[in-house]
Amino acid sequence: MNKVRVRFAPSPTGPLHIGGVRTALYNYLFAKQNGGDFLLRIEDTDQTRFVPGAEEYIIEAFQWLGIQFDEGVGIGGPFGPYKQSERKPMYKQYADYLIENGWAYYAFDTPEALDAKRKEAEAQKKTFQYDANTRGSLCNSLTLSEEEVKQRVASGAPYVVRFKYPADLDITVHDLIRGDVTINSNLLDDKVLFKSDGMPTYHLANIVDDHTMEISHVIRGEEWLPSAPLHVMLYKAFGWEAPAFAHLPLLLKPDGNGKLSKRDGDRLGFPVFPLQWTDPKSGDISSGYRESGYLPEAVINMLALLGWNPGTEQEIMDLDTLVKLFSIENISKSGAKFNLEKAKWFNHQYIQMAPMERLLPMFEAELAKHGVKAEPEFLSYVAQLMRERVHFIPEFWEQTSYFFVAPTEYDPQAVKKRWKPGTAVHLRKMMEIVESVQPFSKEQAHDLVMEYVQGNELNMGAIMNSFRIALVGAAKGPDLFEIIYAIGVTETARRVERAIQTIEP
RNA sequence: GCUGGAUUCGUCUAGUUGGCCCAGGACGUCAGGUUUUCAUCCUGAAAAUCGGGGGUUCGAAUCCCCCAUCCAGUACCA
Repeated sequence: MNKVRVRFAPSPTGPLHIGGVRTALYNYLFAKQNGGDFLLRIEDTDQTRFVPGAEEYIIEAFQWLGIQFDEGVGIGGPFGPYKQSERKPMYKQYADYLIENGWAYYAFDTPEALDAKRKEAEAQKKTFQYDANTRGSLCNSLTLSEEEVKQRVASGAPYVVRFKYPADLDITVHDLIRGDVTINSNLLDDKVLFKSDGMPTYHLANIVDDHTMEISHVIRGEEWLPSAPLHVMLYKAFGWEAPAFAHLPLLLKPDGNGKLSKRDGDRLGFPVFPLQWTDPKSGDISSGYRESGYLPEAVINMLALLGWNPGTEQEIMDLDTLVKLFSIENISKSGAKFNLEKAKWFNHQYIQMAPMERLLPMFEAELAKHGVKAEPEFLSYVAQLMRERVHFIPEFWEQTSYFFVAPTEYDPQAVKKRWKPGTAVHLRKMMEIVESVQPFSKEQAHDLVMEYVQGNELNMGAIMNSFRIALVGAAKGPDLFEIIYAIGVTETARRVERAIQTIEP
């Protein structure tokens, strides 16, 4: 059996969509599981759609995700170049080969002429197709004399090369996920393989590259299934052995129907792209998983399970585990809707599992965004205490700001509910007790304060929450004495006074 | 329209040789518990007549047929 070689082949037309990331992930898992190679090829045959920065974005995204390519753009390798625009000179000979062997023909019809045909057909509620039925009445090397064709080509007249399907042929694509898919060639149209600008289309370039790069398995999105018959015919025409195909189900939008799109993310509050992306033309910013505070492992785990499962009830799997457990047979056939809540859960899981030394720099960066610089030891203490509450990295600030900055506002709801008349008196007393514990001890302070609360028959919930409101600004947070210990008794006293002055002057 | 693909709890899914499935797990939801509060955490519950209708069979989510719905493709885009 040939070596497993798979590829991820995006076009640099914008940021990498999360569905594309999943496709790449499945390719990667399959390659690694089989000791094969995983390559990155950039399919930039459409120069009009090229977006600057997109290629760099793709490479950076996979770096962040920890998915490594063995060969390809940005890495190199024995089958380069890996960018189709740089392979341009080699495609024409393949188109010529097809023409010489009767598998393709020159077509001179102008885009306008074809457009008119389509409109005409549409008016009759039909679809115009360039196929065995119509190619005999159009302007191409099948209808023009050999002399005329030669002349046109020699004179530099624009032309495209179209594939010539044999008539009435049942073409079967064997798909690893869906089984055999068969379609009759009469229903297919003569796809353009080579464009008038001298570039191949996806179909030609893809087949030529997959073959010359010795790709063994083509794992790609379901949107390619309809053109798979063309691809198998192309392999046949060239006399090449076709790779195995697997067409992945699509990623759907969380509400309603249809493919997940860029707009859905912004609308529903979750990223559709791995990294934040600024559109070079409009300046529009699309959020990214990285910037939204997702851990790459969580994104990978979540994505892996969107359309695949290990066949067991295991859900938390790192990349290495996924490599071991992945199997194409367990990929589902229908599209999967993205689920934000589950994504959140995954991220929470991974934040709890991550080693502290990974989390710390991220937490530190969050603080920096708010102009706070903490001592490493203090940060570490707070992180240890608070990390179980964090679902996304930016939440770290929301959950812990009061460890670093005294509250300036007090949640009115909490105050209304907990702060009773006379609270100030008791808080000052309790503060005295806390200050009397020298040196400070969480346990001792706790016991003495409790003694006071019980001795005076105070409402525990009310008084302790008032204390909390003074320190935190709201009715939330970890154990009160942990907070006192962290911010210090002096700061605690200052906050208590300030709260009293503000709430009960 | 045409062609292809898909169809199990709200969501992701298990179920692949028909019986152990009056359908299992996870997320979410709800109810309890833990906690001075919030979050976490723990326990439990509700939640799919397996898209619909016909068959085949002692027995079907699993096999056959028809229908419906959704998605994709239908470019000199990938």
